[in-house]
Amino acid sequence: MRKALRIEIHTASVLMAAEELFEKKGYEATSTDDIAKLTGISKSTMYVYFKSKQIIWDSIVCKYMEMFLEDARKAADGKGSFEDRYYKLCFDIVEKFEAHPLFCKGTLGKISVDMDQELYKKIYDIGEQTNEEIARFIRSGIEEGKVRKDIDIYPAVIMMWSSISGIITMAIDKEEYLKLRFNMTREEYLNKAFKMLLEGAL
Amino acid sequence: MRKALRIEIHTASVLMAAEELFEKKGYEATSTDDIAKLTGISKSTMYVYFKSKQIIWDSIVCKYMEMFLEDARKAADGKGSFEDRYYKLCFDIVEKFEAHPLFCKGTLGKISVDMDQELYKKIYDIGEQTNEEIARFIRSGIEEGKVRKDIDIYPAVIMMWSSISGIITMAIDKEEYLKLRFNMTREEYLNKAFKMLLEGAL
Amino acid sequence: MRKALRIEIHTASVLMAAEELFEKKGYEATSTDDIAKLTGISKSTMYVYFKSKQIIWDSIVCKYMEMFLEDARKAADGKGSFEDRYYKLCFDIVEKFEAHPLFCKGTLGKISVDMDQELYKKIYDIGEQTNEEIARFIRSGIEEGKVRKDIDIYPAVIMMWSSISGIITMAIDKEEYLKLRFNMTREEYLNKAFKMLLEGAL
Amino acid sequence: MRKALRIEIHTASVLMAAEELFEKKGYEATSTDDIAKLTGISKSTMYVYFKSKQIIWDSIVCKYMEMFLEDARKAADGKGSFEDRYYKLCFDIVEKFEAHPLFCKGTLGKISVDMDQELYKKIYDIGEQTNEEIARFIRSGIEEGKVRKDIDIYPAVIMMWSSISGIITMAIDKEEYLKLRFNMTREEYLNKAFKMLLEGAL
DNA sequence: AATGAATGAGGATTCATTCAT
DNA sequence: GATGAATGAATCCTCATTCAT
Repeated sequence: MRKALRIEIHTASVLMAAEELFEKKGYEATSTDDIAKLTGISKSTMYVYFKSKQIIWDSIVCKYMEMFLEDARKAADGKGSFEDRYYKLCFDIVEKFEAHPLFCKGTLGKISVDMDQELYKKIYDIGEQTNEEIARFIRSGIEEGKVRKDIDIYPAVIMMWSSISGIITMAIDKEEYLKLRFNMTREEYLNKAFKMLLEGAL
Repeated sequence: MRKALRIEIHTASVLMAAEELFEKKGYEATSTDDIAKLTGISKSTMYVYFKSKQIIWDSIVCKYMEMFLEDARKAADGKGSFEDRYYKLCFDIVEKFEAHPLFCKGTLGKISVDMDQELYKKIYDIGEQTNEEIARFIRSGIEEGKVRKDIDIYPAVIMMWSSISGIITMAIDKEEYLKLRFNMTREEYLNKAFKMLLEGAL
Repeated sequence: MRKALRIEIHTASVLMAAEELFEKKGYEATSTDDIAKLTGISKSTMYVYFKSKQIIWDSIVCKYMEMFLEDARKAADGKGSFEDRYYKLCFDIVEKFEAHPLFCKGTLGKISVDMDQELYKKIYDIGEQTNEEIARFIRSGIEEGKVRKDIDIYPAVIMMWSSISGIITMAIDKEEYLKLRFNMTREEYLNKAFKMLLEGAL
Repeated sequence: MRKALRIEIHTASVLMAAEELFEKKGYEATSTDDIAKLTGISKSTMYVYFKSKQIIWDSIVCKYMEMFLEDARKAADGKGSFEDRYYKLCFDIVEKFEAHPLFCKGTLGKISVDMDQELYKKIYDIGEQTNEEIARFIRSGIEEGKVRKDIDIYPAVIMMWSSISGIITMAIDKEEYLKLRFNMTREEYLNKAFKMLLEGAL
């Protein structure tokens, strides 16, 4: 009991500190020294709870994946129309990307796979569950007649996820450019882009 | 000019060597030593031509952006139907990503901005020109009646670019997963995904 | 005594585990963590029974010294001819070196001396006893007329011991070399070397 | 010219500093920091001249092997009687062991073999040459009628070398003991031991 | 113009040991 | 008596960059 609590606290503190630093300086530029110092424990103690810097990073990424899973679940389970749920999902994701672009990007891309490690098994599972929820969500769109019947669901899941990520990433990276060049807020742009993704044509 | 020639040669040699190494071992794992050695000049000489390792990287990224601009130009100028040119464009980009995933990813995302530097001005310009070409391409789609008239062109340009990138990036990163989980080749997946992007719905 | 028994058990378990690990990975590469884990007790408990990693090592070395004492005793007490007992002694030692080269080397050389410590007193005593047995052995050789009468016994003891050790150590370290360079097995070499040591000339 | 000189100086300084420290604190306890500091150059510079701590160690060992080779050569070439040259050789080696026991011991035992490395090739060669000189020395003893005709020369070389080393090592390690227990100086002991080795019996 | 030489600053990880409970 | 937890101190090595020549 005691033990579990202490582990919980240490783990959480390290992750908080690391998140802040990674976000501010990036992965490479953040040293394990920095993290331990900000956490307020000794570096060696930190290594008791996290076997490596990489695992700290991956743990945070995992957390964000869990958040995305939650969003996907809401989209699949939610009550409103398919469109409403679609935009809700998109902007739920946007919200996370805005707050923590680095880790959301980390969410995509290859995870160093060592499937013996508990953490990576978990990451894989969460990815699978998310796919499943998005699949449910798309099926509900088909039932509502808002999505073509003949669509291939799993490719659609992956495609949807990667397009949304791509759109958001660029919207954030190029926000300034959009404003300057086309006098368009990020919000406005994203609305249009998500609409195009849904309706196609392009 | 003797001088201009010498600069040309050195610059090109360094970039060639660096590209090979970055591609093989990644940015961090490639040392300036490695690059100079493979180039066949001294490290100090290399620093005469490139002020930093980062600039070497960015120069290569710039080259890839030029290649993408070329692709965009072909899409805008090409003869076939809009659909044909669309798929051609997509797979032209895929081709580059397959051959040089590292730099193509570098092509996206924030470039370390130091707009005083000539290089970054150039990168910006190429980006602009690419946007312009994609815009022309989309306009040609409208003329052909294949793209909605009421579309907002520039957002569409950005959206198209970012979705395509997102789709390709994930297709490459998750190729193994797609094969194992859905028994789908990268090729097959990409075809479906690009079609969905074009036709929407989703 | 409950207590004595517990101590006995713990001590023995730790030594067994440590021996296995030291033998497999060497002293430096074996961590106290490793030892405690293999023993099945906590590191802190281990520190109750052994004040330091070094003492664990020395305890094992001590055990090997006891084994050598046993060999020496057999040589002194044994029935056969002096030569027979000489070769028996040599190959008894060889046998131990082959099985446990690490600790046998540990047996030679300076032991970290802290003669207040019980352990080091014990190590000293065993050394003394071994010398005594070898002395008896040599005396028996004199009686048999196989060893010069005028020999100075104790120097001879030390000399014999150090030469035998030197010969065996090198035979093991350079086994490969002997094979490749002179096509001689370790066994063959050792036979010749022990003979030379006995007969001199060289 | 300049270059060679500078390399020479740096190399020599590092080796001197390292030798002093290794001798004083041992290999493990001496840090690369220590060595660089004592040398008076930066650690990075040191790494320009020596790729690793191990190579620094091995370089010193190599130097001692060269010294032993010199001794062996003198024994083979020398003018006096076989016995005189024998004792001279033994005490030449003793002299080195007394001054630098650590490296002389390093001279024996397995060298981490990476025969691609220039250094290790050199070490091997020196070993070979030394064997050859000792062989010549023993042959001269045969010619003088001081060594048995039927002796197997190369095993004798190895045996002689390993016994001498064993004898000296122990004489140094147990000097105090010899004095206290048998009231015998190291010198006296060594004389007797080398005599026994030569004449055998034992 | 070209470069050999030098280095400051860091960086992830390990481990023997202690101590409060 | 047993131990979980915590850590200070170290360690080898790397590398981008500068500068005198």
